[in-house]
Amino acid sequence: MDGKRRTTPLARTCEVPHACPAPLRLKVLSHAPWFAGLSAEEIEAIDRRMRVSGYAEGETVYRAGAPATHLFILATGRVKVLRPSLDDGEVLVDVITPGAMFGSLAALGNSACPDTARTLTVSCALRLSAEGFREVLRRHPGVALAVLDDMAARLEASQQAMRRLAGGTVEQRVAATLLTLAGKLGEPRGDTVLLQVPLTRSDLAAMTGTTTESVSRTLSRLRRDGVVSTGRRWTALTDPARLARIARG
Amino acid sequence: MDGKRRTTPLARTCEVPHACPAPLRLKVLSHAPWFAGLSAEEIEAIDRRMRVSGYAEGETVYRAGAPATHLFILATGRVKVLRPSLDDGEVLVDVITPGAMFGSLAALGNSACPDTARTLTVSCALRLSAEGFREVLRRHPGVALAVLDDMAARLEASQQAMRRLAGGTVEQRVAATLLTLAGKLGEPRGDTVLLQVPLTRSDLAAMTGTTTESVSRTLSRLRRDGVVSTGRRWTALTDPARLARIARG
DNA sequence: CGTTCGTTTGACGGATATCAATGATTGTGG
DNA sequence: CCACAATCATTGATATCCGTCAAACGAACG
Repeated sequence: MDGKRRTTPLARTCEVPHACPAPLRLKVLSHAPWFAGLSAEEIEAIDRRMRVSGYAEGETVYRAGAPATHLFILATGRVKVLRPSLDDGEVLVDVITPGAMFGSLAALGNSACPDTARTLTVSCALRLSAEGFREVLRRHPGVALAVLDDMAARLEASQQAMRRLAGGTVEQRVAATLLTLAGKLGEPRGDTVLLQVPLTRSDLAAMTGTTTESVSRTLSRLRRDGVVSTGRRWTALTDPARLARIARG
Repeated sequence: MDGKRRTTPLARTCEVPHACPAPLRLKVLSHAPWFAGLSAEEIEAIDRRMRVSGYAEGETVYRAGAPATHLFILATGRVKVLRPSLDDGEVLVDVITPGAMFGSLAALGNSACPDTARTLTVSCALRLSAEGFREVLRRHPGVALAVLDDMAARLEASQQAMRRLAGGTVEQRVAATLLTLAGKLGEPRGDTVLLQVPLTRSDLAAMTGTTTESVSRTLSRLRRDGVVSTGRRWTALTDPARLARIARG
């Protein structure tokens, strides 16, 4: 790139929280994987079952330990999913993008949430109670199949991620993790992909099963080699192809 | 126990393959998590949709790469799930016990199986086509919810396993893996828990993300300390409590 | 009995965790 | 607007775990 950029390439998000309007909600729902293929009427029927909530940046949607009573579908914004770690901290587990579901499906109705959800930006989410969820599944069998597909895909992804984490060097794991994140929420900027996520070294360390120092060293090396460039609240993959090669070994 | 046993504590399985009889099938189905709470008539209706197959020891149920056309529910026996590794080998991913489902739900109908299933013992499995599965879900919404719970639980378990594998020493990971396996298919023998699974060092290594040598060393140490004892086709946890303490660190 | 496969043990080097110190960035209160 | 504190990032030195290479051993199988 130009090599003289002095400002961060971040777009500041400083809007006020808001509940998103009906047309947007319907658009999001009709594009969400869970409800693909449903008729407009069905989408509207489902929409009527859901409550809308707007959240400010950094607001907590639900907290680990609280009873899991609702599922959420993100309409706009970004939400991070955090899991309490042993030493009283929190580690980033996932980042949710619009159209995706979050909330503790496993714990629904029975036990406590294993994790916390907090917004990264101003966000709007649709909320569905456990009872409402069951009702939707009963009424729309096609949705149940889609949800099942989603869960199966997540399971498969999780198992693949596990295998990635198990073997390989720290560099490979960091590279693979960055690529996964980029695939999910990267924004293309010419050749490079920009990750507008406040990703601390500790977050990356927890995700790759290593320490903050090792992550820092690895990123320094990658930066020297011109593969990535980083700032405090962003990360850019300047050579994704090369990064992929590194991830594969 | 008697303390003077010189032979391996294994029960030989040398029965002939067979398709299990209807009463057994119904018993298995009514105890399977997916169909819990269904009426006898519903169970029978589902049973009629399924085909029964008997398998000999070591027989392949389905092979990685083949199109994923069926789901299976294990009625009797043990089935191992293997995933092809990069170097042309196979690594053990999971062991299925009666009542549990196996088969590539994620790939159903669309893509190819990511893994292979092979019997560890003479087994009997119920087979359900992708179409039949969708049909069952449509007809019995309660089953869809149970399946969803199952998938969610598996996803949660997978993510926890991932976190376990990510951090910690080889000893901790091996201990945790042994405990997980024991919880799934261990047979209590007084204080100790017996794992009647042909578990090679390579299998354990792949599951814990390390090498056969490291696993061997670790098990030798644990054996010296009286925590486990191993044979060629079995593993026994002689002090599960201590092993759990090791796993936690 | 020899072959093969899995296991065990040793020696060694490299990757990486740990400890420690410094530098950079952000946010805060004056 | 500035100084300060707090947090995060970076870098270095050192110890150690563990992966790699190598060899011996044992069990199963024909």
